[in-house]
Amino acid sequence: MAAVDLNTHPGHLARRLQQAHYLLWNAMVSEEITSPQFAVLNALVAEPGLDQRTVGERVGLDRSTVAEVISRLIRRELLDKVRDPQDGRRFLLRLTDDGVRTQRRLAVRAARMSQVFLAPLSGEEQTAFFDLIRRVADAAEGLRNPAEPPAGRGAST
Amino acid sequence: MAAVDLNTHPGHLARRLQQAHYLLWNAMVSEEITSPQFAVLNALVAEPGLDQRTVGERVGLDRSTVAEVISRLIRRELLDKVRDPQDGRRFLLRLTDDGVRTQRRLAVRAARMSQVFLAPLSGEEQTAFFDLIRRVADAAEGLRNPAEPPAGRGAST
DNA sequence: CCGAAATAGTCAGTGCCCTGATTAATTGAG
DNA sequence: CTCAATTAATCAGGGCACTGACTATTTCGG
Repeated sequence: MAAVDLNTHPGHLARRLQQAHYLLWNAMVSEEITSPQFAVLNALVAEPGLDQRTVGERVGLDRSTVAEVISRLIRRELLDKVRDPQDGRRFLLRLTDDGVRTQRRLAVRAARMSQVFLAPLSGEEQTAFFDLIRRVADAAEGLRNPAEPPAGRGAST
Repeated sequence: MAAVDLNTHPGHLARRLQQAHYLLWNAMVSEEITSPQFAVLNALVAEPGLDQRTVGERVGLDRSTVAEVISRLIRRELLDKVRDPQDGRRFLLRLTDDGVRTQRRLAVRAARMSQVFLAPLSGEEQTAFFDLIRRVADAAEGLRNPAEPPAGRGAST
């Protein structure tokens, strides 16, 4: 019997975590706007006029996915897209008034949801939760892009 | 400036974690068989002859998703599906020889991948990592199915 | 036995997510 | 200046994931 216990597989856990989050987001934040869509709105509140590629970089989405998410936000009229006059390859993105209002409304709800989501953990544990996940995710991404010696400390190469 | 730091949003972290896992799985385990597909194969090694619904329960997939995953595994001839003679609603699932071999081969690679994935954490941290994620995910699922009072402690309603 | 409730699976529809190929615009080397 | 490399975005294609509506079968009350 060579079957493995899925509970020892980080991928399984990661998937379950995201499912759990999806569930709670739908129940407590919005059934219309998804979490990745909110991330895009949020990025554009912080830095209005970004282009698609950079938005993707900020929220951790590849070029194709970000294009889809953005097209949905445009369809809902939360976002506008105009050709960059300085560089005709780019589109500059900007929230509509409705987009700004939506981001504001959801930010409050998202914060509440996060509290509920993390409620089973103590304060210290919540810190550890973020720290551990971030370290694992960063390391895996690092394997992807091996380059980028962050200046100074050249670790072999 | 009402923008929020995404790094304080568990949903964002959860998504990044899964992306990281996806990446490493593709690089180190298989480009053909995905992690959810492997989970299904694995469940059927442990319990041959399960029906779709139960497989979904074991691996944490809803009925629709599990149906899709299974149909792909059947197309690849890793799996067979036969009507249950005892209960005509059900289909019984069973791995083909190729399915068994595939599960065996990938189990080894998946274990190696998990080690690499978790390498940035110490042994204790790895334990904490699993524990924290599992607790958060379980709690959120619990909110979903409010029933099942585990005996005793009736917390208000 | 019969019809209602429950259960297993399918289907349609929406959205996320990635890769590889392609198109359009810009930049940079000769 | 001109052509090649680079870059931003799109498109085609495959897979995961959920909901709600529907079909077929079984089960259970009367």
